[in-house]
Amino acid sequence: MQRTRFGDMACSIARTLDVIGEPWSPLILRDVYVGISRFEQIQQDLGISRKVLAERLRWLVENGVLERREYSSRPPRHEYVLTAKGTELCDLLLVMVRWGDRFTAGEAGPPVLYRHHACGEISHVELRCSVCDKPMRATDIDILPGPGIASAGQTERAPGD
Amino acid sequence: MQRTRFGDMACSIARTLDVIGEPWSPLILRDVYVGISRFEQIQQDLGISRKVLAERLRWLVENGVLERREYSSRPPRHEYVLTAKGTELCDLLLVMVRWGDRFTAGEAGPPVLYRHHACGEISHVELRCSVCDKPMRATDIDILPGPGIASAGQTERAPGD
DNA sequence: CTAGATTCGTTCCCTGAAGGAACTGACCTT
DNA sequence: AAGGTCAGTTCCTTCAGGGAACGAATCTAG
Repeated sequence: MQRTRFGDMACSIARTLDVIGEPWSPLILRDVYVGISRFEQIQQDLGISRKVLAERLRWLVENGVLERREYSSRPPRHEYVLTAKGTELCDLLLVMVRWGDRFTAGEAGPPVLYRHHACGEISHVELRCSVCDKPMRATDIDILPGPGIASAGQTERAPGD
Repeated sequence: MQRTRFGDMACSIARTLDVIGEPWSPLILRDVYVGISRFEQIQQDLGISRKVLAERLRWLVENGVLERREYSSRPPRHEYVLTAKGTELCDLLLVMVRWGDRFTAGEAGPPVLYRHHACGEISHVELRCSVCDKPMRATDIDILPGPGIASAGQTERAPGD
């Protein structure tokens, strides 16, 4: 975790980073998303320190991204599953994949392909405007102050959610 | 920078994180995107350590996300501007904003609003399939192995790009 | 011409986060 | 009872981040 807290800034980027901006967190999210959901599995898949993995999982559960679920009580066994909030966060992973595929994959090509259920084709994500459905990229928008502009430090984080 | 290098993993998420996954990097990108482009300006806007800011800027330039441009030579003054690669990376910021607005903004509402040039409306980004234009979320896809699946450690990073 | 002011960093020290390995504890299998 | 599996916790060392001071190059005021 970085020393400077991002969660109190009046910026949705900073507040998102506060939740999944720490090293390893997005990769943990990816693992849970693709079905690697148990502590031991994640640790081996990523090669992450067990200490850091335990910290990250606890933080993601506290922030409502993951849920710690007991799938066996007699030998007490747990798995981590995505909440609705966490599933929405996976959108971010898809956009990371797209950028990484384009600019870091090299000649070998993308390591993973995505087939869209609706059309059955191998494809990738594009950003569209929620109002007019046309492409909406960073260069296509004006930035205006919003209602929460002055609320730095006022948004409470409920540890249970 | 995290100690474990992500750049050599056969995963586009990890390789994207290698470029902008370090603490502060996405916020630096945001600042440059909104026009806060000089060292001093960024440092004051974010409250980041000058040492870390210098490291991050150097890394982003090495990786072709930013360009260090001299805008005055007599007093030697520099600014950082987005490359095409860096501009595409800003897509990621828009998706972060969307998630942060929905799940961390609270009652105060989003701190910033986005007006789409094409339609003139306040809106936000949605993820669509590049083939069929229908919504494409994390739950709408199957994951298949791609050509670069076995290329861990083989992708060269050219420091000049 | 010396004294600030501005911009863009670099150097220093201190704290704290990450890596890695060993350890714990609950339960199951043989 | 001996060993295996799972899910962490504890400990130590190293390295990255925070913060402040310093440096260099150039303009501006007096």
